[in-house]
Amino acid sequence: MLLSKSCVYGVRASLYLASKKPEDFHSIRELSEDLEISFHFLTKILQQLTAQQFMESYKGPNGGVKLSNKGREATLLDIVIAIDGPSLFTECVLGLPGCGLNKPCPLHESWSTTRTEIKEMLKKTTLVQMSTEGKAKSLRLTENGNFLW
Amino acid sequence: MLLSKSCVYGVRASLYLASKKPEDFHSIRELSEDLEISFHFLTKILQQLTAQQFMESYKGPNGGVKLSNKGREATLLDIVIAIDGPSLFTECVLGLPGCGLNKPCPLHESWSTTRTEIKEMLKKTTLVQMSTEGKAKSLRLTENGNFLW
DNA sequence: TATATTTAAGACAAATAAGTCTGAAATAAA
DNA sequence: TTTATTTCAGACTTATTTGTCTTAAATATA
Repeated sequence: MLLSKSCVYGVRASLYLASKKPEDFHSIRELSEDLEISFHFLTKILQQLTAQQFMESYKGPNGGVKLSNKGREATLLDIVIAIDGPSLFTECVLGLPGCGLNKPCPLHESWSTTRTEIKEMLKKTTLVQMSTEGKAKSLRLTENGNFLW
Repeated sequence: MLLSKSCVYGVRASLYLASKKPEDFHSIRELSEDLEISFHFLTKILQQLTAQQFMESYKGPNGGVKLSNKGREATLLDIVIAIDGPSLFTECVLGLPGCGLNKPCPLHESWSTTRTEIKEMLKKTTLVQMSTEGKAKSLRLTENGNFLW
């Protein structure tokens, strides 16, 4: 599995919010229902993104979460690293701690290339750009595909 | 994490055996010590590879495991799929079951391309070719880097 | 002020992955 | 035949990830 479930949920929630008006808070309950993600689990994940200033939250009636400016300019790569950490892009694919240029593992070169491609793919567009495209092409963000941006 | 630990251990053990004479059995104890992998855990993983005919095993004194002909011609991709299954190369990166050409997720296209590259990287060379290169360039196959093919 | 709504924090439980251990079966050699 | 060595099979434990629940804190509104 490339990304953890937490990470995938975080990404989907980020894209969801990116498609909404920047100033509007949306409750996590709304997100969890629209995106078909467990409310409490999603809450924990979004807390991480809030703590890292990708989102802002507001308590109380009509409260919720929204993307911060930082969040709106963030790329998927930023969100992935915020939740799963950078290890996918820094560590040896065979998990060998000392692997590096001076004593590489058999996959070192190939993997360096490939993971750069993964990285480029994830930072090609911002959340907002991606959600705009998602709206325009009515791309899927849920299992059942019913959700409309 | 791209590959599970089981998978990484299986790959490293496969490369180890690929560098040895085709007819010689090597005990799992030897592999586990040279590769610094828990003996019992490695045993379970190699049993999977044996069950899928990538390896042959022999019980008793001087017994052990060796690559089968199928194993010697296998690529890393074969080993990865044998242990982790094909999901990395078949499933939506956002884990959306219905994701596909008719209703793709926002990452569908990019991910299709990228995972093809991962796949190509893993099937570029056979285990034996890779181990030959490993010997020639004295590449790393262990944490401490002490192991000599 | 009292109540309802929302996120924050953290304990708890379930599921999965990773790792350990024991005994059985096969085999070679004394 | 007995013993030592090895893989095989599967139970078991531990660690990590995933998911659930409860209570507290903040806030709007009646």
